[in-house]
Amino acid sequence: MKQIIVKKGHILQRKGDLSSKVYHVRRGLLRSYQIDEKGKEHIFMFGPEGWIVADSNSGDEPCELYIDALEDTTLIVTDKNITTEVVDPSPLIKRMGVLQKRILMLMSASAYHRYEHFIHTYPDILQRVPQKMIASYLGITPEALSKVKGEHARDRS
Amino acid sequence: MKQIIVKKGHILQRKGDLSSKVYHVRRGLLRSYQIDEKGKEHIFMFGPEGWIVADSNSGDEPCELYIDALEDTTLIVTDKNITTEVVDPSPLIKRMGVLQKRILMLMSASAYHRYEHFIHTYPDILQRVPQKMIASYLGITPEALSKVKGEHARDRS
DNA sequence: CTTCTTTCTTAATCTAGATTAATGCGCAAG
DNA sequence: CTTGCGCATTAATCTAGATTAAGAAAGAAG
Repeated sequence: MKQIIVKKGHILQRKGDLSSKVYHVRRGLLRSYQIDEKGKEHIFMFGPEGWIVADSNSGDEPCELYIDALEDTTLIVTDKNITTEVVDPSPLIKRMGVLQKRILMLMSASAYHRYEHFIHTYPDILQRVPQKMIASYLGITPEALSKVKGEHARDRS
Repeated sequence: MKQIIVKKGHILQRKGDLSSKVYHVRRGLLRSYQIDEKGKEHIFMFGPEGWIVADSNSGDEPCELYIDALEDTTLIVTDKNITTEVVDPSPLIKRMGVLQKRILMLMSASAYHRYEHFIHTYPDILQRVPQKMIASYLGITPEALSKVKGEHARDRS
């Protein structure tokens, strides 16, 4: 368990790496993402203060996700394999709740509703990252997000 | 920790319930699903032998998901709050890996590719549930799945 | 301040998948 | 056997969001 500081833009993990690291964010902002066959980025998760960021690959398989820093970030690095420490299940439960909600949103909600849910759930992140990353997280294009934002602003007035 | 048997069609949990039960499937098949505002079902997860099915709501909040039995099912019921037993984190890690994959598929893959991934990953479930449930799991309509199946069969010949 | 690069917006077109509707097929119940 | 209902298929339309393209705005770099 060591604490490190990474600069904005630093890549902590790439697809294919054999890392089994878990990153606990103390200050700053990480993101984990995939790059598909067409070279398009899809953000899996933002990791602001207090969050845990990791690839859920089982043990010794290569990573699926890239992880990098969107801001200068202070974090604690641990390893999944080292289970000497007692694992507190509550952050895992919370994380699963977030993933469950995300899946249900992707399956049943429109871009408009996903955006609305996002700004209510993560109002701070909205201010800290470019629109195109919000779009990537929501599973839509930046162009579509731009349109949705317009509709949303109109509805609020 | 008690073992129970439920008949096909039995509903174990409804949205809004204050249950914090965890179902470990020994034999049979469960599913968890959501019903959206328009009354449409969206299957969150199938739970065949060896799987754990539960709503990832944190502690005392009401459930989001319905859970029912698609076959006569034998299962072990435990409670999330009772942490007297030591929790084995490995099923949780595996579960998170599945959820991660699911999110990335929903964000980046076409109906065709999601179907292909499904039949390779869960070939047995394909035989055990009606097409409309596969469609619901994939996040498409039964009509769209019918078309995709046709294309897939054509490609294989 | 000026230039370069990245981000955001707007608009025109295109397409995967939704919706609607009609038909046929099991299969369980009487 | 036959009636009825849930399921699957096919086809015609429709639409949310993708793609493409082109400018405007806003940072970063010198």
